[in-house]
Amino acid sequence: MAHSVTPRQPVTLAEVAREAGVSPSTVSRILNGTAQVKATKVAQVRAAIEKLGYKPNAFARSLAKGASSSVGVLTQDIASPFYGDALGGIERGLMGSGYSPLIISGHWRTDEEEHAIELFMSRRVEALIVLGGHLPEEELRQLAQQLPVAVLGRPVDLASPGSISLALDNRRAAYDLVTYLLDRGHRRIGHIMGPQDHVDARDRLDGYRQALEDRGLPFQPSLVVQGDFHEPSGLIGTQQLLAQHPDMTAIFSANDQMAYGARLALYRLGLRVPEDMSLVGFDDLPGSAYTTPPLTSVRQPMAEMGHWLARFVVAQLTGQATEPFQPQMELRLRESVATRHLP
Amino acid sequence: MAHSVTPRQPVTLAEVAREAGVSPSTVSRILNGTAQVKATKVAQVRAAIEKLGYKPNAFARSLAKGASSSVGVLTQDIASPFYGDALGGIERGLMGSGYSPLIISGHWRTDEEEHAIELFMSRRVEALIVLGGHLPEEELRQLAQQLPVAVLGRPVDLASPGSISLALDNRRAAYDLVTYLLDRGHRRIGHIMGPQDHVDARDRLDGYRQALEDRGLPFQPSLVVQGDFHEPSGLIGTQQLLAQHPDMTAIFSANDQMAYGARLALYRLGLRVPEDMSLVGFDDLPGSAYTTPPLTSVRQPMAEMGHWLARFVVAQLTGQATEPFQPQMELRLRESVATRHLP
DNA sequence: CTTATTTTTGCAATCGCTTTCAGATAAGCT
DNA sequence: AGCTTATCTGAAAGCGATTGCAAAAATAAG
Repeated sequence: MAHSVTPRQPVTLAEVAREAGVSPSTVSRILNGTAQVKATKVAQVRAAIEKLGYKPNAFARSLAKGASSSVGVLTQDIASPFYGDALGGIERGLMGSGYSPLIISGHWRTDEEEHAIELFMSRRVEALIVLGGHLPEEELRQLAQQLPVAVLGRPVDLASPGSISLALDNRRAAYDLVTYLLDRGHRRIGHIMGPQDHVDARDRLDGYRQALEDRGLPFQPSLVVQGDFHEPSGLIGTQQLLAQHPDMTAIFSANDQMAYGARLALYRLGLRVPEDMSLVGFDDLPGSAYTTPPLTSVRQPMAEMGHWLARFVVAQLTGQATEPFQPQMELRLRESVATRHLP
Repeated sequence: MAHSVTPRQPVTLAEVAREAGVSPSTVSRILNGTAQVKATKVAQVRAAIEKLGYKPNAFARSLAKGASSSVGVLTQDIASPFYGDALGGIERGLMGSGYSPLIISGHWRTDEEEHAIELFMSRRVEALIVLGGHLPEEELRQLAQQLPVAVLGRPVDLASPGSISLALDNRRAAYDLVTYLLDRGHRRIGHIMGPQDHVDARDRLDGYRQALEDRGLPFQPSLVVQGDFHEPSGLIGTQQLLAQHPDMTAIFSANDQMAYGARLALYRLGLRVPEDMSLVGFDDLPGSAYTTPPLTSVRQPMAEMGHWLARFVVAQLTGQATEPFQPQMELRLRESVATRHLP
């Protein structure tokens, strides 16, 4: 026989007060430590709370004090390892601050992002952390007018002292990475780029091109294929590249996921990495240290940045100062690149 | 010169009412469609809302109607690809239902999980979705008494019709996987197991042992090494295994991450996969289809399960029926296993 | 053009907690 | 003991919505 669920109403502060024989105000004061209360009463109230299993109603509390104690976090994909790291950092940064994160995904769609903002505002988040996305700068600026906003992964001028944007120099890192390949003797380097409408993808392509040109090498459009940041496009892109340029000696993939696809394409063709083909990626996903061979890539300190941003907004909210932070992309040189001896 | 932030107070429903020249009740009714309102007033109110940029206060609303329209989601690690998939599914399942997820991580620590529950209750979530974790069954059962609870990844008897637990048969899948290896002629199969206190890890070990015994092969403790579900332990475990059993022909890693570590260990030793050593993992992470060679593993339909669970709790909440669902582990046979010809 | 109905509205109470203000208690001094 | 000062405590007024109830307005019926 099915047990029926007991929809017993939650206990209220008033009931606790009655049980303990004091006024609601007193209970509230004990709960919040807002004022001194006689030890004997404290004991009575604590007992009553225990006995009744009282759990304060966060809504009523937020409503009464006009503060939600939460910060909105807009991510793009909750299942992505890339943003996942940042989320983990944000979580850690908020821990113990009294603020809790309200996480919503925008799935790279502007309408969903707008909707998320709507929800944040209606939930009265006290600050906002935005990971990437396509929200118009103007809108972000306007939000920054009302609450602290921290943007990760996009350089945005928020024009507000309480807000900030943290973005790494993709162009520069790509430049360094390609220069590294050039230094090791590679001359015909293919590039699998990310989606055209993605600013990071464009910046990485720019870095690639610039590195080449600074060495006096011509930029060849046929050495660049279009990808979409996912594995299959890396695999296909590699095949295309190889068909056009059998003499290519290295591939720069705009992210690690596509590099994985490239790696598999090479494996299928019987080409060894790095002996026959050098391969580098971007993002340094957790798995990249364990591919065979381990993949040379560029690490973005997502977790650290998330952590710092969380602390930043908390500091803004509590009127404290924030220690400065200068995140850097970091080349992770591993074993997927070989040295070519020039003729 | 720094622009100072305008902490303009949020607009309230009362202000909208005044602006539109109607009573607050009318505005509320328009917002919620609770009753008929003259078209002319609707227009006036909409205009006022637009003009003032009114955003309803979710707290006040929840308080007044006694419902939060949110469901709590307890995950273990927001950055984990494993749970990430499930979260994505949950998000999709909740989308458009009027409920939004409140996600909190427990980091595999019971105290943090308890704390999360505390927060959920105080935020008055209307249902709970729990992904794995260590919360005592008794506590889950008690929660199920108060609201719909859906547990993923742990078989729990919640003793309540509105609640459910979805757990796949790890033992069985491990059994099948090892049997597959046996069928292909492997006789000395090593196992890198997960943390002892993890029920999935124990089940997978059980399946391994049972498969061996059902074929009349002795279970050898020295063929099992302890891991922790992370890559490095897979690497070290493989070295240990190989030191003891140079004649081993296959390794069954209790999860894909450790299999990646094993793969690298083999690579470093110059052992080819699958020619010299077969390797299988568990979980089928997104990257496993792109390792070299692609890794044979077991897929758990995390996203689908998350999606279904979300729909299940929504159905409970709205008093609808849920279509049944029988998730299955699925062997993903790829190229990391070779056939051994028995002497 | 009344009178009976059916729609639309507004008033006021309520949701559960915080907080100001003032009265009640306790403590400190002479 | 009497008076000042410092601590505690409770009553009551919000916080920003929703909603039952009854009055007002619009519509239908006679």
